[in-house]
Amino acid sequence: MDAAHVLESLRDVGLRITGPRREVVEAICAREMPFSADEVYDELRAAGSSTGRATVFRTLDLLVGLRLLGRVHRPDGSHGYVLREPGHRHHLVCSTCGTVVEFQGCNVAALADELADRTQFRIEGHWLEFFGVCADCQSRDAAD
Amino acid sequence: MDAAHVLESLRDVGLRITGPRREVVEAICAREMPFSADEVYDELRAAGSSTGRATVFRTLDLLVGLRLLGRVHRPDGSHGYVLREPGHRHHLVCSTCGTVVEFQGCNVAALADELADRTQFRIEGHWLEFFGVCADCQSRDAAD
DNA sequence: CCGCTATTGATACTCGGTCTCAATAGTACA
DNA sequence: TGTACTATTGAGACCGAGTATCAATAGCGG
Ligand SMILES: [Mn+2]
Ligand SMILES: [Mn+2]
Ligand SMILES: [Zn+2]
Ligand SMILES: [Zn+2]
Repeated sequence: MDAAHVLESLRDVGLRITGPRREVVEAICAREMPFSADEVYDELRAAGSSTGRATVFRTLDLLVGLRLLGRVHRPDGSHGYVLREPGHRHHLVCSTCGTVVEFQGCNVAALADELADRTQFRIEGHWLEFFGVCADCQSRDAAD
Repeated sequence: MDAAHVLESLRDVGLRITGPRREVVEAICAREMPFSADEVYDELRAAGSSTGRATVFRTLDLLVGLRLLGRVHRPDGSHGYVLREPGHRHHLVCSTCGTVVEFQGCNVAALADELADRTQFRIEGHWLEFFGVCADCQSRDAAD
């Protein structure tokens, strides 16, 4: 994804575009795999930046709030951040290597309606994630 | 749920039925809401037990492995444990009070097939969770 | 260019969970 | 009813992820 576009979205909401935010956004836009806040922090520090750890967490939080960033839940209970395309999307995650594929078109609306009816909950959202083994990891496994 | 039945499941898999495990199982079977490991630990210690914190975590892990316990992912990123009925089930969670309703009958198989086809992943499972506001919390909100 | 205030980095802290290791206690078996 | 074998235990140090505080700084509107 495009770092400039992400920064624009920050400005649109009235947030300031600062050096540290720019660095964080550029670092995460270069990533393909789910990442942790500390991975981003360590990468920046290794490159000589003086951006603080708290700022990395704060910036990631902002992007999650703006729906530009999402979280994947790993089977072991840990979380990773992933860039998101706009719109309502979900993720398919490789449990072996962590590769993420985004997809659209979950068909759970009917299920949500039925549940709301039955339980009297006001349903405000859902979380859907598939996990499995990607093609690469399948052939790698077969090779052993 | 019945503590004795849960302990039986442990024995069935060849695990020993020990005092600490019995205490943990009894504590969680008495709960209605999602709970954390430390809540269970604190409750046991307050009641005079000498069960260790690591043992609480270890026992919960076993039960998750046996599918007797599940995890709910809260929007803020934290997790809670919940008792599960047997079979393939999901959760609807109240974001206000934490109440959990279990349900069956998610209809995502077709979606999974289509995804597997398109991405060449071997899909091994999915995670589906709804969140919203339960009836009680809705009326409580309306009262303000 | 100035001033206001959002944002910052350092630091200390919490929370959930893991690892190690010597001591203990279930259980199978005689 | 022992006894021996080994799974399990509690303590305590440790880790990763995230938050709270606060004085210093740097965007940005004017
Ligand atoms: Mn989660
Ligand atoms: Mn399902
Ligand atoms: Zn993979
Ligand atoms: Zn509620």
